[in-house]
Amino acid sequence: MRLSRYFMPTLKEDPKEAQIASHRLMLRSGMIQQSSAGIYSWLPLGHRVLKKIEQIVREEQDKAGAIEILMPTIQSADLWRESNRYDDYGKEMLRIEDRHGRDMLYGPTNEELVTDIFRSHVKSYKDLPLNLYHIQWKFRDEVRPRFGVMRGREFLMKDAYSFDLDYEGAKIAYNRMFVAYLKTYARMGLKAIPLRADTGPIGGDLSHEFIILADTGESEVFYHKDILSLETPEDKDYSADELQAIVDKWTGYYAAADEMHDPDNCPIAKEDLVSRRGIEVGHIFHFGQKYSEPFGASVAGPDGKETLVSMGSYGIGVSRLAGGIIEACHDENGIIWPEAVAPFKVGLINLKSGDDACDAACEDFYGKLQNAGVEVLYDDTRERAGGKFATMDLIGLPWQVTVGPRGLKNGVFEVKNRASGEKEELSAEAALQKLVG
RNA sequence: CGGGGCAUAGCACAGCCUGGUAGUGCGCUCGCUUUGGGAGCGAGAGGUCGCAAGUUCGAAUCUUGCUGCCCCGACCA
Repeated sequence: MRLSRYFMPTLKEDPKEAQIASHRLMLRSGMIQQSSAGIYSWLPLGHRVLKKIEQIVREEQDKAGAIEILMPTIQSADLWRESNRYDDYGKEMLRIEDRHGRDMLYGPTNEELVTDIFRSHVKSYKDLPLNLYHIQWKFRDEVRPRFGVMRGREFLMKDAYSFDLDYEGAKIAYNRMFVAYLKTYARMGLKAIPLRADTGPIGGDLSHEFIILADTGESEVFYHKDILSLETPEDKDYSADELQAIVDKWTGYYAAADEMHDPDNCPIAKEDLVSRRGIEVGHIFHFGQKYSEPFGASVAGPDGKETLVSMGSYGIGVSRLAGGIIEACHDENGIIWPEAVAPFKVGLINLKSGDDACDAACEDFYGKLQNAGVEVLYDDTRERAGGKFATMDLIGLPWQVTVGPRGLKNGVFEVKNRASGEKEELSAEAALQKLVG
């Protein structure tokens, strides 16, 4: 992409409404634009990041055996009356009336809808286990939206719903998601910690939330220091026992959110305990028959008896992760994208657009990167050098390639790693080699 | 939902107290000079001062109401 043809409205100064790093940087780098409180448009740069996160989540869900569907944002109140949540959910639910006076709502979650789909079509235990997920916009009318996309009212979320014949099956489904989550966050360059969670209004007796560490996190977490050195599960099909072993290993270490942590009764030694701030980026629940019962979601078991299915739900805040990753990965100059979610892998800086030698070298290199399938943002504008460097640092692409008259005299480009700040001078061929693959 | 704050050009702000029809920096346009980490000079464009009522000869400025946004707390992917 040529910057001169792109739409990337960056800001030199901090918008005053943005207090935390990710919000500030997302606005300054032109990723998002606020539409109203807690509701954002995603501009090209932000949209690319959102899609990358979404795709990683999708791939890991698919690998874990979940099947993608897409349910609507607008739901009928009738379904929510069946589960009795229409009245219970409170003002967080955005209620809408259609022209016929029917009560509708903008879905804050999809247990009702997915259970309705399930009960309409699944009648036999032979069709289980089943795990359906979608990645869809949700709306929760938060009293006080804040922190940009981290705590918006409208947000993109992956939510999966598992259906099993019994608790044993449901637990396997739960563990499968647990492991998929560890892999998902690791792919994004994040270290996520599973915390035993309070099950809250959704209810249930098996639940974990996944948090990533960031100094600006919303809540304090306490954990055993060794949990950070645990190995991420491999990319393979684990047996039920293997899944359980992985979950046991990860949950064997102490990890607790502020409200669950009692400093006087902490089971681990002080020197092993670490306290940092965290951002919740996922939450998984087993809730058994909480919805299958009111919805009559049952299947015929092997014995011919109708059995209410045992369910769980598994959320990942996709749009929140965009902010969360920035909270975890930035410095005073801007964002430092992990490569897997970066909007582009390489930023190519032409220090002297209009200069024949610089233009030719850049055009050639730009074409080669593109042919090699490397996503590159080519700054071909007439902006001054300082401005170009500052913008590249701000938007945080993992690699910067600087092409200027000075380097060209010696036949070299400067290749800079945004994360480490390391720079090296390489020939065009060597630079290409380094950036491809 | 309790408490507080803010609203003036695309962005950040001054002006308001003590009423007289709007200004600074950045950004934008044009020209010249510059050119390896957010340049300099010159010339421009851009504002129903959030909305509505009131007070007044006259309101960005004073009064009232409304709306929007932000912050602290209680609550959440």
